[in-house]
This record gives sequence, structure tokens and C-alpha cells, in this order.
Amino acid sequence: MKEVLPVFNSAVSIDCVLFGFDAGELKILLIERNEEPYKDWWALPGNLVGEEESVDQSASRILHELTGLSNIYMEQYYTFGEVKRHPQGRVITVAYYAMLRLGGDKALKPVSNYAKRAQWVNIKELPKLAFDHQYIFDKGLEKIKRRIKHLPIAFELLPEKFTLTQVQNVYELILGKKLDKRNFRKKILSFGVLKELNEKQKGVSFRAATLYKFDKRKYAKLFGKEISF
Amino acid sequence: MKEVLPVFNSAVSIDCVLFGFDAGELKILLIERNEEPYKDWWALPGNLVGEEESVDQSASRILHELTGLSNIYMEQYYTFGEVKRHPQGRVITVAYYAMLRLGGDKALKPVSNYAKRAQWVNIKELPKLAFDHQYIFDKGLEKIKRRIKHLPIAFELLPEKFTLTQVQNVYELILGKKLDKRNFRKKILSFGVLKELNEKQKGVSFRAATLYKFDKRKYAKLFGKEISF
DNA sequence: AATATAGTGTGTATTTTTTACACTAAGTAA
DNA sequence: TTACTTAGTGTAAAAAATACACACTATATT
Repeated sequence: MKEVLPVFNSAVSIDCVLFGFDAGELKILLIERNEEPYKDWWALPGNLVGEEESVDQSASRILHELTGLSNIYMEQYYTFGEVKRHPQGRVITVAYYAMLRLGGDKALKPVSNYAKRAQWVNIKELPKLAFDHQYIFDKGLEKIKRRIKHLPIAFELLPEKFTLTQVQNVYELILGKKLDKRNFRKKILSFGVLKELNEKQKGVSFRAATLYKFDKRKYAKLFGKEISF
Repeated sequence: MKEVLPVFNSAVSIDCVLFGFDAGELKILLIERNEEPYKDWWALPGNLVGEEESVDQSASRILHELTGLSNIYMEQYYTFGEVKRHPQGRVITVAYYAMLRLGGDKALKPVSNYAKRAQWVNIKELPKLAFDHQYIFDKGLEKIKRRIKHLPIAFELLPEKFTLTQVQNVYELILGKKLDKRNFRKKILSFGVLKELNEKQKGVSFRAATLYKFDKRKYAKLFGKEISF
């Protein structure tokens, strides 16, 4: 089949902005490159799209290779196609983001050979990034800001059981501003996707907060409805 | 440079959903293909991305080739990357939409050779489309539905001078539902981007409506703010 | 000249949503 | 027992969204 259509015009890659919430900070996963160009620079995890995989599959594969995680919801948000964005040739890149629960257990799996190592980095302390990755990240952050106002995606960053204060922290980190506690709670509970548990936070040296769980069934029904913060 | 990176993994194309409003109907521009595959089928206008143009430039070029129009705001909304979407090989396509003023004067320019002809078609009466173009269109329509609730992009479809009823018609066609006249007017005027003119509609056999103009300066300031319908 | 027709243009009351704002309760640690 | 720290709660005011109906005006028709 390729005989008919082989106008080589570009390679296609995927880049992923993987958000994680840890120790009260919003972080993304960066890799330290082990190859030219930009050897030794930090970059968003990414790779070329395989010939036998869709772009969505490619994004999942990259996530899996880096973290060992599967079945994570990833959302494509933009395709970056400037001619000169890659110094060694034409590469158009499709950007995805995902929100990950960083359980202490889920350490990163061995990263593939194109990277020396991978590391979670606070989004407020990002190093200089390779290629146009800073720009790709900026657009991704904008995207989830808009997104979190309409859908409660923030829960995907939290452990299975969480306190309302934790949820509020995530919102504040993503939106970059303080929210009123009472109004926030009213609103977030009004979505009807949180289940209060008969359980309290443990190991804190002050009054323990009630734990909540995220009700995936009800959450699914929310898609399509619009909600705002 | 290409020596280093020539992993051919896909061709990249652009497909455009060009919306126009004409004779009270919401239409898109379709072309009738003159080449295999899907010869003689209707399809969204599209083409391969050139090696020396960004994907945005490519979208503008395609629009220009088809309509002779330049300087139209086009928005990229999704990239479709299923492996089998093109029967003759791997082609990943980046989809854009634009809203066009269909002045009677602006007839379509000669279409490029890959199409026999181009035609505006009511979105409610689309023929069977080539490739996955029906799906690409569906996603585009969803996108502008969401978009029009937050930004008054509908004006881009209207002639320079228009009546409030025309604006309402566009909204109703895009959203696919009736809106209350009084509430609609209140809302649309509250955006502060419409200038009332000292002029009335002409050539109608009933009470003539007041004409309005769209204030681009104020419109620009709206970006960033959120507004809803 | 009178009338029919078809779309224009307008206001108010009700409900819902958003915002602003401050204190008491509970648990831990000293 | 006291001091400390975070959890948890309600209400009033303002703003936004909704529901709803009739008179006006320009033309065409008789």
C-alpha cells in the first residue's frame, strides 16, 4: 500500500505532560535525555509514534514504559507543528496530558534507553527544557486549568482516600490561586461524586479530617454536563 | 539533517471543517474527490503538510487554495491518528475549523486538482463522507458547540452588518436548540461587543430590524474572560 | 383605506448560583 | 490544663439565569 502514498513529509512523535501530586506539590515527570540532540537536557517524556500503533496507543505505551502504569486516562490536547521545532529534521508532535496518583509504592519503572533517568519535578521549579517543551508544558497547564473548572479531574491525582483539604490544595495549585474553604466544599460536594467515609485521617498531630472516596460511577455521568468553578 | 532522524512513521495531513452561514442554514465546505482512494466521494478539504510549512500554515494554505481567503482565524482542534484511517498507508491528520463570512461576492476560487469541485452543504444534509471525515466533522461540531458558549465566535459567520435575530439563528443552529429571544438579547448585548447602528434592515416585507456591527476591539479583550450561554 | 401578516422589540418576577465572611470543635503535644 | 493547629460549619447579599406574553411596525393584499 505504501507505494501509493509515500510522500515523506514529517516524522510524528508524542510528548506527554504527566501530572502528579506529591507532598503538597504539583509535579510533572521529566526525563534527562541520553541522546543528541539536547543530550543531558531535561525534557518531557516522548517518543516517535510506531507504525503499527495509533497516536493514543503510542501515548499509553510511552506512559507505560516510563512508569509501568496502564489504563490511565490520557487526553490529547494539541499538536505542535512548527517546521524548526526539532533541530535534526521535521518532527510534528502530538501532546497528551495525564493525571497520576503517585502512590509511594509505584516507583518509576526502568526508563527506556533514550533517557538516563526520570524524575518528578515541581512545576514551579522546572529546569530549562529541551526543544519547545516549555511551551508544550505551558499549553498543557493552561488546558488543565480550563478543564478542572468544568470536570473534577483533580481526583485523578489523589490517593484513593483523601480529605477535602487535599482536594482544595490540588485545585489551588492548578489554578494558581487561593479558594474559600466553605464555598469550595459546598461546590465540590454539590457535584455529587464524593462519598464520605466512616474513617478519619491518621498520623497527623492535629484534628484528623474525614476521608472521602471518589465515586467513579457518578463521575462518569458527569461527562457531558457542564460544571464550573 | 534528515540523515539523523528519518524514521518514516507516517505522513501528516490537514483536514478543515469550514463553517459558513448562508440562507439561514449552517453549512460546511465539501469537495468532491478526483483521486483514489474514495474517488468521487465527498470529503473535507485537506492535504498533506508541506515540508517547509508549519501545520498552521498548511491549514491556511488549504483554505486559501479553496476559497481565495486569507487571514482567517483557524483553530486546530484535534489530531486523528488511527492506524487504518487511510486505506493506502499511514496518514495522521490534524483537524482545523474556521468560521467564514459567505458574502455573495466571495465565490469559491478554482479548487486544486485533487478535487472536481467544492460545494457548501447544509450540515443537516451531509452525504456519506470519505475516510473518517464524518467522525472528524462530528468532533468539530462538538468543539464549536462548546466554544460558542464561551466566546462569541458566531459573529465570524455573519456579514458585517447583521440583526440580532440572525445572531440568534446562528446560535440555535450550532447548539441545535431554540433559545428565548429576550434572554438571548440580554445576554448577547451584555458581552458589550455589539454596536447598534442607525440603520435598518432593507428589502424585507415586514418590520425592519435594527442592524448591529461587531466591535473587534472589544471582542479581543474578551479572550481570557469566560462567558457562558 | 382597511386589514392581514410576519417578524421586531421589550420588562419583570422567580429561582439559582456565586460570593463574602468568622467562629467553634476536635485532636495532639507540651 | 493549656496551647496549638487544622477541621468543619451557615447565612446574607449580590449576581446571573430562567420563564414568560404582548404591543409595535412595516409591508402586502384586498
